[in-house]
Amino acid sequence: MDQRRADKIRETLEQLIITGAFADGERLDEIRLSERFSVSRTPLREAFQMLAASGLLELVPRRGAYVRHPGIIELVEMFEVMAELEGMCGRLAARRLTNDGLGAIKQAAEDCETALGSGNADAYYSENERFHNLLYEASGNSFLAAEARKLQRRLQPFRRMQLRVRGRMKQSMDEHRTIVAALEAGNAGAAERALRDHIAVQGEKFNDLMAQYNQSKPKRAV
Amino acid sequence: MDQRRADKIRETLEQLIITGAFADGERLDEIRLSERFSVSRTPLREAFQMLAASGLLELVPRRGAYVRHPGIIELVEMFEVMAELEGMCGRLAARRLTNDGLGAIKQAAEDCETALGSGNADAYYSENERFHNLLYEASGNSFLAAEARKLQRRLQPFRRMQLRVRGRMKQSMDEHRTIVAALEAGNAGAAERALRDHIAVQGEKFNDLMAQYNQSKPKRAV
DNA sequence: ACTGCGTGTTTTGTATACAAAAATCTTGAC
DNA sequence: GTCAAGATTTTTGTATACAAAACACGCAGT
Repeated sequence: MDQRRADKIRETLEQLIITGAFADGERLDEIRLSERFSVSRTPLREAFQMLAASGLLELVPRRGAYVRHPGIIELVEMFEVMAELEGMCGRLAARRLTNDGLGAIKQAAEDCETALGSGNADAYYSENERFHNLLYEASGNSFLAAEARKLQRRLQPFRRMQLRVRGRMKQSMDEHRTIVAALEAGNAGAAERALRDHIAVQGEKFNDLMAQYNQSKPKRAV
Repeated sequence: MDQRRADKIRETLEQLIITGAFADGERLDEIRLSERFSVSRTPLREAFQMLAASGLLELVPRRGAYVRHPGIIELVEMFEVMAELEGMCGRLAARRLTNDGLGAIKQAAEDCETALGSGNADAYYSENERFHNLLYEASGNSFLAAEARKLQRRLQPFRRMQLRVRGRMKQSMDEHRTIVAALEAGNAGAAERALRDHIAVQGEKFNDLMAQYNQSKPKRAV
């Protein structure tokens, strides 16, 4: 089952949905899209399936595929779960972390600082992602790491957005230091709390951000 | 996109995989299966996609679909995450639970007791599932509830299996009482701990069970 | 004018046909 | 007898053809 084209289409559509090129609730026309991508409906529909599985589309039988942007409530819920997962990663990592693993995480944290110093938000974001991914792996639980990555990926655009909040980058960096210190000390409870708060604050900041930004967002028809 | 047939096939295949009718690592032949279900390859492939998304199949490009039974390590990892999710549900539920919600949960717990009294393991299992599902909902976080249900569903056959352990049903019931008491008292910490342990012990018991049972399980070729 | 029904169109779901890649088998050289 | 290269067969991925369900529009009746 070669997802060569289907997978490429999935990625493209994913970006289009995430970046908001498709509005919430919009119906995706199979024929028009297949013409746009110069493929038949078959790989396109496979892409639909995958996107639906990750929650970006809703497939209504005999009706079509509808873009499904998470509402503010769902987003807060997702951040809440993300905070828990990251906290769990921290707790486990504090107990299971090897010297090499800790070294890699410290390195990633330093790279974050460098990016922060240069004021490059994109670089900071990418290093930050690496920092967190290393942490997921350090939990020693591959399933947990995979789930965390999956959710992180879905929250990606919103995390990114909230880095724009004034002073958030610096605050985030401070939190990283707390996290690293807890990991280094092998303090599971402290690592868990630090990480949970680190994410939870993102959810809250995001909530604030949306409150002012998102005044007139049209809700999709069900 | 009418998954009428595709969805039916997915369910059937899901059961066949879960019950072990297909061995781990076995390659599923599209043509043979489509003949067996009297459908074309198209809906069958859609079913494959869905099963791959939930981790029951692995789709190797240009190679085919391979059954993917979780190994013992992955199962323990999944139980570990399940414990965390359920604990989180308990923590949130203890704070957010309404009187009606609490009543429903207490009722479900009682139904569990009834089933336990009658010695009917299947009934106990089904009531137990209801108890837990109510708890997920009571967390007030729909996304969390959905994730919990998804993982519960995937662990279902293994949870069921471990209920066969001697005295486990009674012990499980005692734990339910502790959980309900914590919820009733609105004690978030106690509810979280009780639920996390409730699931964690399942993972451990399961581990024991497998250690003796699973001596000569053939590992699939990668 | 509004509602209910029927026809025609659009669109989804499924089957089949076709292309290309992988697997298998055959044949020949050493 | 073994191994390798080429031909043949399977099998996957994609395109297209077809069936049926949903939708839209118009028309008749009240």
